[in-house]
Amino acid sequence: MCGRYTLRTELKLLAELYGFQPISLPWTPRYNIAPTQLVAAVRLSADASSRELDMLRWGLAPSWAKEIPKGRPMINARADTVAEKPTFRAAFKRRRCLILADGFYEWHQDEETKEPYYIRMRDERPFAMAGLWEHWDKGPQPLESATIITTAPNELMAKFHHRMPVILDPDLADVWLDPGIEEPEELLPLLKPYPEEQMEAYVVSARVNHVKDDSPQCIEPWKDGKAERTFDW
DNA sequence: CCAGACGTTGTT
DNA sequence: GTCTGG
DNA sequence: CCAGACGTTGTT
DNA sequence: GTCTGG
Repeated sequence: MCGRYTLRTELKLLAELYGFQPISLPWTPRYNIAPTQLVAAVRLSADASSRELDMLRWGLAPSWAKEIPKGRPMINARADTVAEKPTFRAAFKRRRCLILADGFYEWHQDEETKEPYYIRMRDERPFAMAGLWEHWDKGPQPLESATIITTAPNELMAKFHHRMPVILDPDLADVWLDPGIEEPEELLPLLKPYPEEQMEAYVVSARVNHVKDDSPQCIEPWKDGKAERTFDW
């Protein structure tokens, strides 16, 4: 779940909304961010005085790993076990981040079909997903990587999956980034399903299936004959 | 003591 | 089927 | 997450 | 690195 998403909001607007220091980096709207690619992550500066935006590899590589894990990257971490699992525990305590997005894709599967849907906020605002990051230094090239935390789905998301990404409103995001907080009892309550009333889902074309297709058409409502389908079923 | 795993999703 | 690449 | 490859020897 | 299994 949550294995593809979008970030097409202007960098300047993201900086205003999430309060990170202005930076200049190559910025293009993304309509199809896939595992192993770079994700935009908000972290606190070393002295915790300000927020910074960095691009991290999606798929967490534990610091102790001899090699960057091949095969299925660790793109998600379960909220219910993240405080205990050796792979995530240390990052959960000290290396939390916000992964910025403005929509994501889920595939709805039945007997015959598997159709991608685009899920976003009804007001189309960007949002922050709860993430963890890690620094890996066991090879010639050091790597900073990240993973997105998942939780139980709200009713809308349950139509697709039994998990959904943790989305943090600004107040909770502040807590999530606070380096003074390390106790699971304080952090785990943040990792709840997001209110479904604020979200919407509509079917899109199969373009998104192809990682190389990073075009605006990925999020265009897909017309099935006449009516575009949303969730009225 | 050392060796080997360390994850999620979905599927069985 | 399973693994790798994006 | 999905798509695409999945192999060797020998020759160019 | 840390935990589990043997």
